[in-house]
Amino acid sequence: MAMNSASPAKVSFKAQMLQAREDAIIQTASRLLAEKGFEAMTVDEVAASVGIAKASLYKHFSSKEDLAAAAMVRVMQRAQAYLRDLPPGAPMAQLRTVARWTMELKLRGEMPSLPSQNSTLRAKLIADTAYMDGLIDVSDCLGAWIEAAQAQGHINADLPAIAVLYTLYARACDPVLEFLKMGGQHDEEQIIRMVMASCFEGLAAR
Amino acid sequence: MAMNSASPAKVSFKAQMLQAREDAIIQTASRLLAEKGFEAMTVDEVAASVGIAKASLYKHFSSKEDLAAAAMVRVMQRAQAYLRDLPPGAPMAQLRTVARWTMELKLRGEMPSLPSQNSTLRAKLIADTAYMDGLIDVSDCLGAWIEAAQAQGHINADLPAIAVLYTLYARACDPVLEFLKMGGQHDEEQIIRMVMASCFEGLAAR
DNA sequence: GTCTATAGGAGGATAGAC
DNA sequence: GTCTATCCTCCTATAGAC
Repeated sequence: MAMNSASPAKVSFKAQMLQAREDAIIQTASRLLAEKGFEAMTVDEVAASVGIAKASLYKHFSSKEDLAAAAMVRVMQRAQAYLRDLPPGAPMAQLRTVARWTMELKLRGEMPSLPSQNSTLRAKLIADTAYMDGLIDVSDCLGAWIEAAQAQGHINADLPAIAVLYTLYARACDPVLEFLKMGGQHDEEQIIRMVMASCFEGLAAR
Repeated sequence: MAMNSASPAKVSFKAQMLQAREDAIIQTASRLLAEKGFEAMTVDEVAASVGIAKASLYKHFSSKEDLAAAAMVRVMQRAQAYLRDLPPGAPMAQLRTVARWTMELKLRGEMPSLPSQNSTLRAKLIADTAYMDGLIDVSDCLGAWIEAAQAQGHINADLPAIAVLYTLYARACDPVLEFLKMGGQHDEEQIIRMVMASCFEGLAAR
């Protein structure tokens, strides 16, 4: 294991290079997915933006859908990791923290939002176990916090937990964020504060 | 004007037929736009659904974008008419009524939501005076109600009116509505009540 | 203005050399 | 695995007869 370690090291290095390229592809796809959506994004564009030939991209991902799905899986894994590493806290505080984090991602253009519309990508993702496992994992975590926060009287207990969950998910693709950003009247911190307030405290005065 | 009225009547009838066909095209486009979005909708599909040849459709609208823009203009005009005919009432009540109406349209699949993403359609609409005039008209009306409701202490006065306006507009493309509908656990009235509650009262308990 | 038929082009995917 | 070059399908848009 000592003398013939050169070869394994070389292979590992090569594999790392491949992995790095694949990461670059996914990251670029993720960005374009966030910018223009699945239908408007072209594979040519992704390849050009990464700086490789389209055929090379197709060695990594067998279809445009696979590529997009990989990007979505990555976001989901990122969310899982974020939740796992989140310092303990009160359920309501955790939910607020996660909502804010989600909006920050969206504002930075790092949130490839799944088209709400009918899309072939949708079916692909539902059939993707990596994505679905991640989604269920995240939903379980958030769902537990939601129910705890409701039990503690911090979240409106009249709302079904599933409605609260979806409302939080929807913050990841909230057009209000980009509209306010386009307006240019407020910085990102102000925008997030406003949307956080309307989400948790509501539009009606308290 | 009495004797030669046959000819004008004939022309008017012909024009009515044309108008009716154009209405059918726009309505179909509107529905497909709501279902699949601009990019995924095809002109073949619209023509087939209306029951005419694609070339005939292109006699009415010179491009796919024009067609989609016409559908968006129609929705905007519908909103203008709705606001114009709304019985008078307290500003806060008006806002709630309009929000509910918007969600009902969305749930019925009659709300062709403008893609939030970068789209050629976006530029087209911004350049379309009919659309922009309608948008400004609607925004002025809602904006006045928002400020009045804030002055009366019914809407959170810490939120800029523009943020409240955008939040209301966003109800027209809220994915929470369709997610809850897909879940099948609640009827449309319940769904609307839940989203209305989370929008106005917020997720946090009161 | 409506049709059938087709041009024209974009974009997803592949062949085959290296 | 990466490239260049190419295929092929789908979709927007138009030509031309009626």
